[in-house]
Amino acid sequence: MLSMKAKYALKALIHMAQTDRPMLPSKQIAEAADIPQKFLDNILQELRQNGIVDSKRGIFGGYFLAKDARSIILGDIIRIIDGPLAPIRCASLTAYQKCEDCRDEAACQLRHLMLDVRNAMSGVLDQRCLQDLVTDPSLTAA
Amino acid sequence: MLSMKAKYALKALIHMAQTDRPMLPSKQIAEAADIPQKFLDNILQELRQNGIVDSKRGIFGGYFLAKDARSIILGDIIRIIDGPLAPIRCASLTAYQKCEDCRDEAACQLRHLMLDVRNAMSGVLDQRCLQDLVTDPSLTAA
DNA sequence: TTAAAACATACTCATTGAGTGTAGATTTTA
DNA sequence: TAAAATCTACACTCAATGAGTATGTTTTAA
Repeated sequence: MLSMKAKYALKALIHMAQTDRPMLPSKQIAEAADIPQKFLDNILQELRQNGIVDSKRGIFGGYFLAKDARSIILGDIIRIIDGPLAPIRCASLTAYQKCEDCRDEAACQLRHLMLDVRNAMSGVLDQRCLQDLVTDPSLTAA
Repeated sequence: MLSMKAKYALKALIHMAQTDRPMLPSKQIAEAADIPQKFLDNILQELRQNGIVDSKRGIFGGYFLAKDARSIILGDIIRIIDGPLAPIRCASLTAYQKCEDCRDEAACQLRHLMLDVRNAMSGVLDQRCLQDLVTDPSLTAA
């Protein structure tokens, strides 16, 4: 399940990618995207610490995308906020971890299955960038 | 993320599908698959109530698959234990629910994206049955 | 110097996850 | 018919997570 936090992060980033303004204060983003402001502050902090957005302090400060919306990968946003895509850690490429109780990982059918699920998810989320959520009107058409 | 509960459910069902015995007491399943027994009892209850397994009481009782391993769909097992596959309810086919804050669902890029993710997951999980986890030695090869 | 913004830390509070415990019901066989 | 082994139901614990809030500090430009 996608957390509210990740959902808000994506909504906020979409809004930021859509605006023509050079930067937006979190308050404006919160109002426009219908997100509790203080919670959004936390989220924007995390995104900033991970190089997705950048900020300028002081009056007339605010947040802006740290790089082009074409190089912001949707899978990465979700990983930053919610952690690995894979349904189980032993099937994660970016955050692999062995199962406590696993006897023979190579033979584990569950792991194989979940690797397939992970790859299917990655196929969608790591092939799309933030810009795709702004311009492309019918993602499902392709 | 797959819960421990769902992982245990799958491990238990794989074990049941692999045995040649007509039925197995939960204690044996728990030992063989390394699952806390009382927790497994809860899980088997849920699976029974959803027609995946059936049980016989008394001495020499136990649990057995309620239908052929070929007609037990992996996606359904996960839905029973962990709920819908979709990362967000508005993108679920089996448990659809509108977002509180959604203005125009048809235009919501987030929903489109998550529908694609859901379909990708379903493509793996709803196309495979319990039997696939028993016999097929290399799921990823295909 | 002051208003508006980002930034940091810590806190609440309900829900979920991961189990355990106890008691009771059912069935077979000795 | 009673013991033994099992299923079944319900309630309970206990820690972690999710979803925010609150308070205060620092920065910046007018």
